[in-house]
Amino acid sequence: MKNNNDILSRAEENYLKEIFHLSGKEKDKVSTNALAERLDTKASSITDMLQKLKAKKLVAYQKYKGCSLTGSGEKVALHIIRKHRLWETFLVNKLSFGWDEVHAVAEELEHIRSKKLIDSIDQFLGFPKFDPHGDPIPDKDGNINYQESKIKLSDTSVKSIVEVVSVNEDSLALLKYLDEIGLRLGSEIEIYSRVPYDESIQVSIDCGDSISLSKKVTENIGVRFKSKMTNK
Amino acid sequence: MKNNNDILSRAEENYLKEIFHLSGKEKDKVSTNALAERLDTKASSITDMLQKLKAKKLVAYQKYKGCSLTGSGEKVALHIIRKHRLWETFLVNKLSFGWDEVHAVAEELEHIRSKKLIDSIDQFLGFPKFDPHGDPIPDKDGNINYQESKIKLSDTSVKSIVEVVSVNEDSLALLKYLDEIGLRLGSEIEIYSRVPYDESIQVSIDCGDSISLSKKVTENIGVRFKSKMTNK
DNA sequence: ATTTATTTTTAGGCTTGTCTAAATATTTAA
DNA sequence: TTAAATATTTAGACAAGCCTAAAAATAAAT
Ligand SMILES: [Mn+2]
Ligand SMILES: [Mn+2]
Ligand SMILES: [Mn+2]
Ligand SMILES: [Mn+2]
Repeated sequence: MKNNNDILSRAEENYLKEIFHLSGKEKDKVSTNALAERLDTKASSITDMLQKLKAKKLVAYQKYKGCSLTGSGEKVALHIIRKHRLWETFLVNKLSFGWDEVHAVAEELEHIRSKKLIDSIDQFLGFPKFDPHGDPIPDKDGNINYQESKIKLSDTSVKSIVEVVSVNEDSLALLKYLDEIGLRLGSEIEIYSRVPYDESIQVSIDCGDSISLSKKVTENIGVRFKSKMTNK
Repeated sequence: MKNNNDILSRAEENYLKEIFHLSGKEKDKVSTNALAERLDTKASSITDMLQKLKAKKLVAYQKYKGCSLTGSGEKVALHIIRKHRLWETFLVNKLSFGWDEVHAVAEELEHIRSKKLIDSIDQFLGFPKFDPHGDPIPDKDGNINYQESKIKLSDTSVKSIVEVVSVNEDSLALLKYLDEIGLRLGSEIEIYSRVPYDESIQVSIDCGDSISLSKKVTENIGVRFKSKMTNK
């Protein structure tokens, strides 16, 4: 069942995780350049590694055609993501880290190899379903709960009221900015108007003052529809 | 103050830590072969690395003369040891790991690079002074509290009563055996007699049944003298 | 349908950390 | 104090993971 070569290196784990993310819910093929950019390496390095991962049957790959995860590759990716998100949750919930301070550390912690450790952390945290950025945490069998009703704040229509359910964790600057303006998971956002030219929107956060959010911000915030504004 | 090349690799950190341990309280010079055995590598690999660490001014080293840590090398070693022991304490105190289950995981966790993380763990644990094996935990400035009165159980005299203050964490089998016979940190041991031939001793643990402990066991247990047995 | 631009792969090289085999120092024993 | 044993270092090699430069494939634009 488990042969000795499923002891994967940190680099291999990072590649698998990133292929999973770029592949998305639709399981699209992932291009060499896309991976190179996300992993901050050169395209030639990606090609090298894809050949190795293919030999280990963790990715499906054909020259010039992009790659995708195999069943076992996806299983590994989900386990790394589980560890990443549980550690982030631990840092925020137990050690009072800010949501902008956890990603870098979790990038290291996600590679710690101990089934017992991560399952204990899971239990210690009370089996959380979402991480501090609103991303779903895979369970120990790799089951993951996408929030079906989630849409981008940039895709909402004027006069609707929505609830923030996730934020893109990739940009430290974004997370700090959201902290500043008081936008967090669970915040209620009323969309007053949209400027067609730059697609910025005018909103209020948790019934606060009206504020403008740029497209660059709104496309990185996941929300769930709550209701239409009542005009009174 | 800090140049960019004090980002040390995992291997370098492990070498420094092991030199610290082998060097001991007396700061003895450490031989190439001793290091090779502990680090489970070949002597030639040790020589290579010592040359690199010397170039980085982390160890003092002269061909054929052994090595020792410099001031900054010792500082690094103490920081790794601090992390190792704090993580072990976390696993035992917060996640209910056994004292025999923590060392392997801590070998990985000790390399996580985040000042904030380890200081938060320290606080979360209430600034513990000793790890689950009774070893002192260096504070954030690298100060370490050796227990001056500690001696090996193998060096105690018959009819004395001692308290267990530490156990050698290196052998999984030893830790499991000690669990079995109910010997833990804080246990009171009465030494009844010693067999000169094999240096085994007859003892009772926490007033339990009399039991024989071999030299191999007793030389791996640290104790503190409490009193002489009263004959009644 | 060519030409041009972009993407991807190959070829060859570098560093880190390891190895084996051979050479050299040091220590121990005769 | 010389010879044998042991400890250590050097020489040369290798895998992993990355790089640059050049070649090849694919996609886009005339
Ligand atoms: Mn993250
Ligand atoms: Mn996250
Ligand atoms: Mn340990
Ligand atoms: Mn310990």
